[in-house]
Amino acid sequence: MGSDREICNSSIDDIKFIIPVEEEMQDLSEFFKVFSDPTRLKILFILEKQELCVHIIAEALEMQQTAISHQLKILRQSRLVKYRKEGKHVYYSLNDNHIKEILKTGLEHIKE
Amino acid sequence: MGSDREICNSSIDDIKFIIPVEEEMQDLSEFFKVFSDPTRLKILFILEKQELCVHIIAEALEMQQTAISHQLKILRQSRLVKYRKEGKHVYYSLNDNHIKEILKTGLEHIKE
DNA sequence: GTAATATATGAATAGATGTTCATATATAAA
DNA sequence: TTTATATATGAACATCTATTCATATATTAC
Repeated sequence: MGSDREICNSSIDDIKFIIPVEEEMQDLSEFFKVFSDPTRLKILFILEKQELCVHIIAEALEMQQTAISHQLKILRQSRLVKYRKEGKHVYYSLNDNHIKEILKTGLEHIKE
Repeated sequence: MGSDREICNSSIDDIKFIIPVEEEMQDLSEFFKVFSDPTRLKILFILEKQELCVHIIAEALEMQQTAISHQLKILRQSRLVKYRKEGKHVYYSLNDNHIKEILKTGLEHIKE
């Protein structure tokens, strides 16, 4: 029972009950992963202002339509955006009010 | 000037001035990327409660010490954790109050 | 000094990710 | 029906990432 071993043993006993739940951490990391790509962030930021159809997003970000479509699929699957069809066009918009808050907090952090 | 082309042209003009700044989106995506890994999230959650040394974190999360050290390096570099040395041990703790807010908002989202 | 413990780090590897290309589907226009 | 436009999607590819392994450094104990 050396002194540093004592410190460490008591510590691990103390934190055993606050060890995070695996599934919750998996879900949370996947949630943040959606925000971890510049293209997806750009899409979210421009959709924050108004709903837009796919090719306008692609044109605005100067990227290929397929790249945008793939990213929109990820944003749809994580339910951060919704869409409505109107003729040939598909209009995308933000689906969740949490998003603005998350983006805002992140921006505040990096601007410090 | 077909009707749908009119719609789209006016749209792109409207959003030209709100197209996100590339560098800002890069920085922001890198910030969120740190939160996009379950191991790093677990580390942040247990450090939220108290400062801990490396091998205790590894033991608590049932992971190898080297894996934890590598992740702590990333957390250090993004200045989300700080550390102090005491003999053989290195004690890590959270460095930023924004972190708790970010984690809280994320958790609220996935629990809906 | 040597041995044991705590931590850090470079290299290797397997798996994940974003974009592009080719192409399919769907709607509208002619 | 044919043509053009808007969007979606699977496959391929290059890049990135998290972990492991081997090992280096540093401190303490003997």
